Amino acid sequence: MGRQKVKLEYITDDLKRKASFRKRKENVVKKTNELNILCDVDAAAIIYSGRSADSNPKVWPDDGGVHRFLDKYHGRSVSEKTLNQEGLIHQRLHKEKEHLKKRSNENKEEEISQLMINYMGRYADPTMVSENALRLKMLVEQNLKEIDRVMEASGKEDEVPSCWNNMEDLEYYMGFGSSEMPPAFQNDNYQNASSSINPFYP
Amino acid sequence: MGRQKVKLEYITDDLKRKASFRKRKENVVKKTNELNILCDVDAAAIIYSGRSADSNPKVWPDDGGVHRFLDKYHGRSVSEKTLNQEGLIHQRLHKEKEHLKKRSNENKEEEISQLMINYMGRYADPTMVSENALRLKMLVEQNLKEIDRVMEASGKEDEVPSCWNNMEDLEYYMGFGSSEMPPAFQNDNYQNASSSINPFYP
DNA sequence: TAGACTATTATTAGCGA
DNA sequence: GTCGCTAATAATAGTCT
Repeated sequence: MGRQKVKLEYITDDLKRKASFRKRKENVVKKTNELNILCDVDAAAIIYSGRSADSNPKVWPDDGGVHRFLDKYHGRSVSEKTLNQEGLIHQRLHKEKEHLKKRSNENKEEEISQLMINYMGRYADPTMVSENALRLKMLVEQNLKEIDRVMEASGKEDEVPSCWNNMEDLEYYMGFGSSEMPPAFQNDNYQNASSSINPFYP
Repeated sequence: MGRQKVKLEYITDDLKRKASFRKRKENVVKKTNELNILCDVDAAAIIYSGRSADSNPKVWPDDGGVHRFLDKYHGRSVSEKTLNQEGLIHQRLHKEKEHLKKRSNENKEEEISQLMINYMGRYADPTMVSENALRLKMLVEQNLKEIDRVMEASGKEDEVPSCWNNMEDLEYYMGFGSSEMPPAFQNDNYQNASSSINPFYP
């Protein structure tokens, strides 16, 4: 794939190996990303930078995403061995949810209606409905505020909305049955941001 | 990289997407392997096989190897793994935006409202129906409007916030965090009406 | 659904600045 | 150690089977 074909073996030449690594590393991540976007699958890549002083691994998606991903992976391996009934049901529901997502393709509106319907169906007691609807509303509104803030501050090119990671962490926290606290929540830097955005934050 | 160049966005065509996934999945793993051998670095790839019945992830190296790898990754402190992934996050944001665009073209708000009202009319206390339906309708509309506003106010291509993640988070919170079947879904009448949108539908 | 086959596009090895 | 370049190899979208 270059001026010459190279054999699939360790590149002894230091400069050549490092150059090759630099180029290939980027493309592994790129390909992983493409796979994720084109086919909408969960995919992760983790690459350690070899033996050099630079010990930071290159990962995709971002660090928080990879952590959730890995826990998911760990979770599946565990669940294959020790599945209780609850776990099975939860797994099945999750799978069906994902399946439905694909079927209804871009119709997030449908998902919302499902959400609403699920929610209403779950709490037949009208008193419960309004109380929980209020909490729901609060969550949406708080995040909308965060979005406003981000959009207004978005003069900077590469700024990533802080709500993104936090909400992913929230999803992790609420959705995946791990007893562990999400990594981001263990980081002091996230404490304030998380609690201000997430009304469910413990 | 084929007969035509394809845009980096979700492939809606089912056959095309699956074919692309089959081919690309193999090559992501292949590239990971090449990187490992050529440059002698630790690298791992984990790819879930989409939403199909096959829930086993494709991994490289083998399952045990990935687990050892993941332990290593987990072992490192968060600060060591600080990463610079703006470009890729941008791509994800862009994907979100594309989805939002498509959805906003479809004008399903009214349909959703009607759906909710119809559904609740059958299962909730009649006196509570209109009030709660209205509340939910408002919430949906508010969110849709907010997205429109944000998208129009922002000339920037990739700065769409992930507010829709709220809905996923809520979905977890409300519908999938527990193994309980919502009461309403145990009713036979629900099955026919909602099989197309009901994630719990078998 | 999964191969085999290309025409194209994408990656990259080697090299020079 | 990086960057840009380009010839050469590799991946793959579309197609047919």
